[in-house]
Amino acid sequence: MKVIESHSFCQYCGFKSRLFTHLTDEELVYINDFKDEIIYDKGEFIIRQGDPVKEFLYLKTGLVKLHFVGHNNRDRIISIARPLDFVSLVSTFSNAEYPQSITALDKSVVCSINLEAIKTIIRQNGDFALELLEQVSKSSHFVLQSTYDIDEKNLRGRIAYILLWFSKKIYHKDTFELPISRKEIGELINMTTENVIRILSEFRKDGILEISGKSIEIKDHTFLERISKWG
Amino acid sequence: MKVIESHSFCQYCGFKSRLFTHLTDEELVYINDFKDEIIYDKGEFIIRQGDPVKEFLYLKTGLVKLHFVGHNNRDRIISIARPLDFVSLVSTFSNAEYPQSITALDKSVVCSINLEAIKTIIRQNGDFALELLEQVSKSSHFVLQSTYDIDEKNLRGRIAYILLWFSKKIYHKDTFELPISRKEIGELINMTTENVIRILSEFRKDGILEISGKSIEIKDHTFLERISKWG
DNA sequence: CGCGGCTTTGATGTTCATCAAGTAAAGTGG
DNA sequence: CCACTTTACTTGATGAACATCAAAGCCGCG
Repeated sequence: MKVIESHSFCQYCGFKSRLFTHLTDEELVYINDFKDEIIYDKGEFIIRQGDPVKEFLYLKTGLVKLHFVGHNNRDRIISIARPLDFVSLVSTFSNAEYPQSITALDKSVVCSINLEAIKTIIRQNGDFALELLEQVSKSSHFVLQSTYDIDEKNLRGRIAYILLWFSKKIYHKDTFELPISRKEIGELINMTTENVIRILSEFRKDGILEISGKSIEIKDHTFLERISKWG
Repeated sequence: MKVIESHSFCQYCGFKSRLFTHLTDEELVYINDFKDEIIYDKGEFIIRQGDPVKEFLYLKTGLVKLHFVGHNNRDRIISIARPLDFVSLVSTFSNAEYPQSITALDKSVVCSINLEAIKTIIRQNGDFALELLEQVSKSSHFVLQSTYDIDEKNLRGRIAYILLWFSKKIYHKDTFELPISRKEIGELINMTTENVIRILSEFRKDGILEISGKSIEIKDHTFLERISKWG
């Protein structure tokens, strides 16, 4: 990780999400003094489960996973988040300590704003507060819904679901590099590593996928769609 | 359901949660004009999945379940909420329509405040906004955490968990009446009705519980605690 | 009184985790 | 840069946990 000595100012930030468009110029100048921009390499922890919540984090570029240590020390991945996703924030306003870790899956740039400064803005800017509320609400709904969705599917359905998700929501292509290992796929969709591999191979043998290491090419979209909805 | 012609005013409401203590007298007078108090009988829908979100709901007394229709038309219960729990609100600020139904498990009194009026208050009262954010954040964290907790347990662990939850969090006693059917227990902790029954009987035969219809008496707390943590 | 939903128990089968064992790939230190 | 270690990947065999199916009694309700 590396803190950037940034000469950029929040006012001119190209990564201002919809959230920050509600801030006045003065407010942007204000939080400018309370922000750090930090680069994380692939694999680095951004937050460790148990760390005190002292900042409001905002992913500018990259890809991260939100995960925690479950039963038997098995890691469980709650979600994978891109810039503009607020998934990482769900617990920011209700916990003194992070209940989950956040780890970079790719080189990622995070904007870290002092939490008290953000709270000050919330108190004085109602539109900002309301927008934030909507974002937090939306991301927790998304996480919860996908958790339920996934565990209603059988193992093949889960693999189909997650491949389509990567294809449609992250890479917008039929060909992509998996950003996570087989083990992590298992942690994300709740199955063992062995079965992740088995089913990927099965799909490959059936001509639904081409696989080479982390490279995936989806050959039969329709099939995956059907099986993802149970089949 | 029955709308109460209430002569009570928000200012003097004995059920004001921590949330509403942030409001000024004027604000309480303001929302007073936008509220209805409604009584629901056991079994009545308070909200149906798909209804437009037009109100901010607040449970004054009673017990409700939050549930949705999952795969194969099977109902899934997301959580059971008491007064002061904000579970029902998670989607209020991010969805045009309720993604879940809310049903009364007991005679329940709900205070329904026009959503636009609440949003007006959010915009003008920062402390209220911040508190609301914390509450929403806290309840979604709770729901998500318990969902993950539950599906890491085997079936016995789940039954133990839910019995302890009712005992400790709802009734504060070792003897209580289950507010839901065996089928609903299954929908809540993700197992079939048959297995719910089987395991309850097993616990009864082992002297851990006494059961008579919906009445439960926990005889061996320690055992349940141990098995709930996997055993 | 009869119908539908809830409850209960037993028998059967399938999906999935676990265990085992081996190969490949990737990181580490001399 | 090569030996070493660790971590990731892969396939097969086995068994256990759980769902499903079946059948019957029970209860509340119109």
